[in-house]
Amino acid sequence: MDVVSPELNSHLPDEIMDIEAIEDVPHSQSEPSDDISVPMETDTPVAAENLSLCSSSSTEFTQNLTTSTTTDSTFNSLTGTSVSTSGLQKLTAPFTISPANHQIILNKLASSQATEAAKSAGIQPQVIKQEGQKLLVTTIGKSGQPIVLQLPQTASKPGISQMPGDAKSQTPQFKVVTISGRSELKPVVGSAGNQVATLQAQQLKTVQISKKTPTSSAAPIKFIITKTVNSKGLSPQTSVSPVIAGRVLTQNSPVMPPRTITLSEPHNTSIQSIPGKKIAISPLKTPSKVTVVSVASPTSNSSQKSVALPVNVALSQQILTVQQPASVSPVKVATGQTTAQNIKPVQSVSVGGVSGSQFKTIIPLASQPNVQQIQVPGSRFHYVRLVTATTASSTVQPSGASTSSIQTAKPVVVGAGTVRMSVPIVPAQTIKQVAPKPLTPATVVTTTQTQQRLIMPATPLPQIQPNFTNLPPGTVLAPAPGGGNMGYAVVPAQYVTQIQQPPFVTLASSSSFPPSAGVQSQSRLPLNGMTAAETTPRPRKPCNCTKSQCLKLYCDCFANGEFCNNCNCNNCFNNLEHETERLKAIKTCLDRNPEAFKPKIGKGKEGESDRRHSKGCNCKRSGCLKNYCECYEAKIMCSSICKCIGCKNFEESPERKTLMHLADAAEVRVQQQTAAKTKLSSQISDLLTRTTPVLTSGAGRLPYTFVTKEVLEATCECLLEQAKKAEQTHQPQAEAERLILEEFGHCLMRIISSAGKAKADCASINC
DNA sequence: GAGTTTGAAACT
DNA sequence: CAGTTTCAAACTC
Repeated sequence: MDVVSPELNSHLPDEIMDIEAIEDVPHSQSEPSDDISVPMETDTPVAAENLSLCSSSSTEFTQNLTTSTTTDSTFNSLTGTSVSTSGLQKLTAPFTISPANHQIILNKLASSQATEAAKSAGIQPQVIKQEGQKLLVTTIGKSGQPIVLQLPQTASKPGISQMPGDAKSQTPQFKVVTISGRSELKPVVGSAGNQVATLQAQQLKTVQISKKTPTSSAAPIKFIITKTVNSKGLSPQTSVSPVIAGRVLTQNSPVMPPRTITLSEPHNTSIQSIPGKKIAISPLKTPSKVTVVSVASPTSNSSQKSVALPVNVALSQQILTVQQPASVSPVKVATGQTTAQNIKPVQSVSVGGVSGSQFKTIIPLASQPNVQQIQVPGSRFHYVRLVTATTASSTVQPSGASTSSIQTAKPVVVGAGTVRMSVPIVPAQTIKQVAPKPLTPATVVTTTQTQQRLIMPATPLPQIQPNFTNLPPGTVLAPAPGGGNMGYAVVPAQYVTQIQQPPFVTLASSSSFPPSAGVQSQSRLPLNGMTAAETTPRPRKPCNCTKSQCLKLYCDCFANGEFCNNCNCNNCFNNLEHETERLKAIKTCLDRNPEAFKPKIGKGKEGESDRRHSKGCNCKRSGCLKNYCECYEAKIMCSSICKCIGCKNFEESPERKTLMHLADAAEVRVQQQTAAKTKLSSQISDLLTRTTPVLTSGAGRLPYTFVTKEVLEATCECLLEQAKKAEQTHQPQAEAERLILEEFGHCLMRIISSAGKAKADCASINC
């Protein structure tokens, strides 16, 4: 999935440039296996991966980010400036790219978080100059919504190392960062003139992050790309895939306050390459960062080439953070639309979809720090959370430019505060699409916090395809075009709502749901290899934990990366109110077992198509034919890795077959009963409808008391009379039956008529 | 619904 | 790594 906050889009600098060394990231290591530990919100050293934002399917969705040439000398980094998303938003912001984290940081004021980070990482930050270069970031999701950061097309880029062969072309140069492995993306090129052009594959360049000068950015907004998803076999050094759908941000207003976008290399020395489907994202430490996390595209051995971009997956990092001063936010986004005018601070969110503009949503910022949880179906941590942060205020930097920008026809103030997006990472599983449930009408999200935090499911996003289009105004969750995955998950603010597993996305306003009572729904992560039917979302049972505080794997909710909701647990800490403890617990679990949050049921060995338990069971008494057994529970048979005793859960097991037959029979019986009930009910309803149309349409039903004993007797006499008559006339049996039935029909009609008449009379009398 | 059984998770 | 304890779900009555 592509997670880009609307604000982020708007703020994207035109010039993101020379991101040197992205390819070069020394740390990155590709993992052979598909399944690798999935970093969650923790700082698991997932580290370096290729950062490919591209999601699988081709997307036509593009946002233009046209960069103006504005550069901030103060920042050694590339300077990006005004950025408009889909032409709706304008943003001017200098950006810097720091190699430290492979992060793109839009930073207005501040300097140096990225820089410092880079320093801390032992890397000397380097300012990237980007003129004439463009950064193309492809996004997650099947459809893959690439984000293109367009640099000024000016050819010369001092101080930038270019790939061989890059320099020659005058065509715009693009730096592509791909998070996912799909290659189906369509190249899109944003031209400086706000025009979107198709990006030719040849034009794509590998994104490099220069390690030169640290970029000090005053801008509070940082756009950090920390996660990468590698498709299987994707090596960091792989080049950009030729075809990439791009999202181009066009720069509209030169007046916009400067923002800094920094791509920094991961601080972590130990970097692991994440095989495609998996993205590790760690929680943000600093509020003022925006992290873009893409969900790994489904499996892919895809030929798509992506630039290897090591990503810092520090535990404390937050995935997506857009920080802006609430009240004084210097950065304002002007949308192309003219309808709206002064608006209280809002967040605009563009949903990646067909066209960014169409889905763009402006979200009023609310002031309350309420948080609600969103849980996305199909993902381990399927929650999108927006949490208000407190630190953003310090970064406020008044700028005249921003003020002017407000004057724009449809100014959109990017969130007052920081938006953090945390994406727990789980290995992408088999792709199952879950139809999202439309948001409840009551869901309203408004926030005005200085800082917002968004936690997005990072994992099998491809599996998730919530219907975000139904989101209420102010909420943006855009599925990628082409049936893609969630394109964006930008939710205003303080709300964290969990999307119910069955494709439901619920966003509740803070007013409706007090923070303490955040609405949470639970979903279950589809098992690997399971068919769509098997993975059909089903509501998970509420837990009953009493001693674990729901912060241990004993708790199914916690183990599934979900918040407890409507559970029966006591002293539950598995909620936003205890975020710190929860994160700590997650870290602890991961420390103990890096794969603790991975699905236990995955593919078997190479070549094996059957699912199997990753660790195998250890059953001793159940014969692996009860739900105590995790294999049996998952409806899979035990495998060679199981250490069970007296296992009867194997293919040829008679007990198992018997059990299966019994289960099947029971299921069939239930289905039949259900069907019978349904049919009967339908028939009764239909009968009543047809036979008593007048009565039912009126104030009441036909008084069945009319079918009295006398009436029945009279009817029977009539029928007998018909029978006698037929007999006397020597009618054939068939004819006799016909006459009898005909008479029965007449009787019924008379009864009904009489009843209706009586009812009408009664009604008239009562009146 | 209470009590028992079970096996994973956690702990030593 | 093995043994033990803890825990919550599954199961039985």
